[in-house]
Amino acid sequence: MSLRRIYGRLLRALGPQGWWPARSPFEVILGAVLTQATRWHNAEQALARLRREGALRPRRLLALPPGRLARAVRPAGFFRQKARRLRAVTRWYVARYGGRADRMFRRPWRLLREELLAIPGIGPETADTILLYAGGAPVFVVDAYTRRVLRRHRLIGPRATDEAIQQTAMRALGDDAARYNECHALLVELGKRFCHRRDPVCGRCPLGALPHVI
DNA sequence: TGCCAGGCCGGGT
DNA sequence: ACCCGGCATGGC
Repeated sequence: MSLRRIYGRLLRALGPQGWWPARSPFEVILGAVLTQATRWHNAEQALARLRREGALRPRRLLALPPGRLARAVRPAGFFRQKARRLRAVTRWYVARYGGRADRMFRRPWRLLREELLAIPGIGPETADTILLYAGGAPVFVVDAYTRRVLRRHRLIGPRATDEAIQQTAMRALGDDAARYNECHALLVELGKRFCHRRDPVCGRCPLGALPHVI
């Protein structure tokens, strides 16, 4: 089954996800860091505490004393690292683009990707998430769920690199940011609900319960 | 009760 | 070019 077909089935089975769950581009940036290797539920708690600190705006976040920022993001786990990472990406956002998404996304996304990857704590997935979900850039996001689902359905080989997976997905889906957005969101939703790490078979999976390699 | 979650980094082969 | 341990909380 092609990714295009998987996408169609998921859309029908799960409905449009309407991602990213955030009120502003800056919130997407914060959420992308906070959810690194962490359940969204935990990241959300951290975001709620940042909101109470008034730190959902770039300059307000930078004005927060480091210890206080770390305490606020504690529910997201890895909180000392994540506090530093949030500070780093926010410093960049303010210094380079005045903390404004409209200025940031006036630049070509390939350039932005390089800039993001140069920030400590921002790797490929976090960068691509920001580009796609904060700026609507046509980049497909590869994450743990994407790898697992595509691998279990044999759309990629066991040794495929994330770059290769990304190319494969983008070729299969065409140059369409809205579709990358929905497709990735659907894969995550599918993964969360039906396709966990140690499941030998996808039970009740909308794509069909097929035996797969773990 | 362990096990795991929408990664990234630094140090080791 | 990989592989690994560290980072940490909260839910099932």
